[in-house]
Amino acid sequence: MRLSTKGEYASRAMLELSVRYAEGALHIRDISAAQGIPERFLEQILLQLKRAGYLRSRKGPKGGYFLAKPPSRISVAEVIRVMDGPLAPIDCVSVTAHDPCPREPYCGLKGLWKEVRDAVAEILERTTFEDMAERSRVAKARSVTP
Amino acid sequence: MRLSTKGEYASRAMLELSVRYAEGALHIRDISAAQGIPERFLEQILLQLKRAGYLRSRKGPKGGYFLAKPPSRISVAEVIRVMDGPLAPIDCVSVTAHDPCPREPYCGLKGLWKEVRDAVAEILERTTFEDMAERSRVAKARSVTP
DNA sequence: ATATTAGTCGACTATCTCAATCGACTAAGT
DNA sequence: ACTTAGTCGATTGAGATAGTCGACTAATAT
Ligand code: FES
Ligand code: FES
Repeated sequence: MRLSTKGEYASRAMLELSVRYAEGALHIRDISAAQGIPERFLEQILLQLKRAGYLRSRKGPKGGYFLAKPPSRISVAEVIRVMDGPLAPIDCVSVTAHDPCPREPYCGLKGLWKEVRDAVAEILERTTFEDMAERSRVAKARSVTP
Repeated sequence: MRLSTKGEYASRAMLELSVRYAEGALHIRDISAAQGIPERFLEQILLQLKRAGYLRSRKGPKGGYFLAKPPSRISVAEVIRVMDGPLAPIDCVSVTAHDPCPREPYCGLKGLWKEVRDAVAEILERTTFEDMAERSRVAKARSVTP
């Protein structure tokens, strides 16, 4: 039930872009430095998020990446689905990539996997990057004035 | 957020052993056939579950595997932890294998991962193999008399 | 006793996924 | 034109996954 490094990096990058949404475009290098993500790896993550429609970019000097829509309209679930695929623990209970298993009629476990999927999806779908950015600002403020 | 095949097979095998708990020891071959799991692969899964204390076995004719304790006292969470490790999406929020990440103080995401971990753990910890066996019996009965 | 049955153990392998790296290219500013 | 910075495809190394295999050991039935 583990989140991939890619999924984690993508979330962190999106968070950085959300916290500094007002600044406009950020370079890969800045995001990489701020979040401690290998630059060359981050490059391909951002590209993937761009292709999926969550980011836009500008080339050349003063270029960089920025969110395609406000942080309040992007859920963490969407980003994780782009990087790691379906949230479901197994495919027979996936909403986005449903694929029935052979012995479904007798299977006592399906309901359980569905509960897990629904619980995870509910949390990640209701949480937007605006929420995360806000929590991040609060955490930072608290760490500055203890 | 995917469950490994090993985790899935282990759950299915434990379910089979729970549904037929009264029958005493079951051969690897029977469990394998009933649940459609490669025999030689199942062998090593059952051994792992035995080493972890959830199964016991008897050799020779009339031998086989059986639960070390009643199905009501084994949660799905325990079995998955044996096969796949911690339930947490990332280590900094794992209870069983906690490992702090470097930038914890500023991290806005930690709380979210913790919510996910807690939700998953709550479901899998409260669900026992007795519950699963019961659901399985109900499902079977329903499929016989529609 | 001994043949048969069935779990035990360690090692082995093929395939895949993950996490990353690289080089060459293209577009945007100055 | 020159520099900066994103784009794209390919490749790689390590490690995990999903299995297989052969030889061994213990229990039972005859
Ligand atoms: S796990 Fe898919 S139906 Fe049982
Ligand atoms: S993910 Fe561990 S502290 Fe942010």
